[in-house]
Amino acid sequence: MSKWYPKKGRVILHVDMNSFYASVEAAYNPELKGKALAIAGNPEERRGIIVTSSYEARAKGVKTTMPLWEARRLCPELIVMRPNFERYRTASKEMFKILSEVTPFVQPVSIDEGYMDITDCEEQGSPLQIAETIQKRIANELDLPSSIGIAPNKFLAKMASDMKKPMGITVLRKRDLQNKLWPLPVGEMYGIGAKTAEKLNNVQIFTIKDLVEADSYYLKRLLGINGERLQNRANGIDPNPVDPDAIHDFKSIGSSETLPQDTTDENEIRKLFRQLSRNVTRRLKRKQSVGRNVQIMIRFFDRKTITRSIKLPDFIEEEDDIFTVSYELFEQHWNGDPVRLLGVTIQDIAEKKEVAHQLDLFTYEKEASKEGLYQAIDKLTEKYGKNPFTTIKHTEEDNQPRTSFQKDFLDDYKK
DNA sequence: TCTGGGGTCCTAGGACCC
DNA sequence: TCTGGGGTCCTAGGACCC
Repeated sequence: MSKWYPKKGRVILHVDMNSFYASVEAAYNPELKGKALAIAGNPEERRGIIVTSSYEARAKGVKTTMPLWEARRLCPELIVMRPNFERYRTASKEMFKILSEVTPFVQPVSIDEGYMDITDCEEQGSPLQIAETIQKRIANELDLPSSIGIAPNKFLAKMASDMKKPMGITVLRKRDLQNKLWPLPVGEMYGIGAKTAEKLNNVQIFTIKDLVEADSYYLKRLLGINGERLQNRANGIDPNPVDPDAIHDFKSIGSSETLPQDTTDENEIRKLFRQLSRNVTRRLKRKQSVGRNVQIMIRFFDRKTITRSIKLPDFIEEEDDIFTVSYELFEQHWNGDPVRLLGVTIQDIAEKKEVAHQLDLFTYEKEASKEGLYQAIDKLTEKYGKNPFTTIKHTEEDNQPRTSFQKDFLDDYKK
């Protein structure tokens, strides 16, 4: 290979469903089409908020996260529905099925959006043709509107899909940045929320162009490592690949709920912890996983929110265990103030079969004599160049391998 | 009688180890 | 008696996204 070939750029699509929940309801019941429709949690409760709304409702000023009473005030004819998550999950699956018929390199990021790497799909047409086909199929087969961004990386594809809604397709190439991306206010950039936007505005950075031109050391001091990343993105640089497996290594499962009224009633609180633990357990078991860290969240009457967590010596999965640990955490840390919301989350999750593998290794070691184990570790330390167990004591509690390197090491030792 | 519920990632300090 | 620096783990909080 003496000839120099230009490195082939990637072609990434970001497919974003438009007002997904409301659109699914309208597809399900066409009478809703063209009407101001909102999906809201707990329409009967005072604390219900707008989750999604149709474009007709948005035209009247209805916005996501707006309290329901406010939305009704702005739009008296608003049709309000509770969410039908089963329905949305079904529609989502069918949507992703259409995407996966184009390429296996599909990364779902939420129920209604995903990235695709179509770099090697030339035989199916140009990127624009592929996007049009996908959008038409989703519209014809599922009766749902979508927007698609086409770009050389995930960040730009995401920004592009946002530029034309609903039913838009936007191409955002490097040479388009100056005209299409840089004029936007920094707050519209993916990854910049209210707080960061305010910080940037305070130092006279208002547009994405201002961000591009800002001094990078100064930005780093202001925003930490994120400053560097944001500036790279503003320059159209995002090295993150489309990762179809990302969906499988989930990190936590949680359930939380706002009480109908603030309460100090321990019976009611215990009941809610029981319910939250049940929700978490059900989803944990559905994923055939176990967890080793339990976190609770307490939001008080004044919205002050604290989290408390504990790392356990063993993986757990049973409702009773999760309940016991979470309620104990609550009792340890509750100051008696009225409680508005409670949450239970399990973290440090592993698949059950992985844990079984670790237990096998542990059993094996227990059988080995201590002296033999130390000899083996010396020998293998020499081979690998480091001892992976420097901070792990050879006690029952601590002897489980925690990294893939430790696993390999022990696999080798087993021979 | 405003402001849900599901997540991910990053930061930062203290404990502890080498 | 007084001292460094690197690294990991644990915990709590915060920013952000849909």
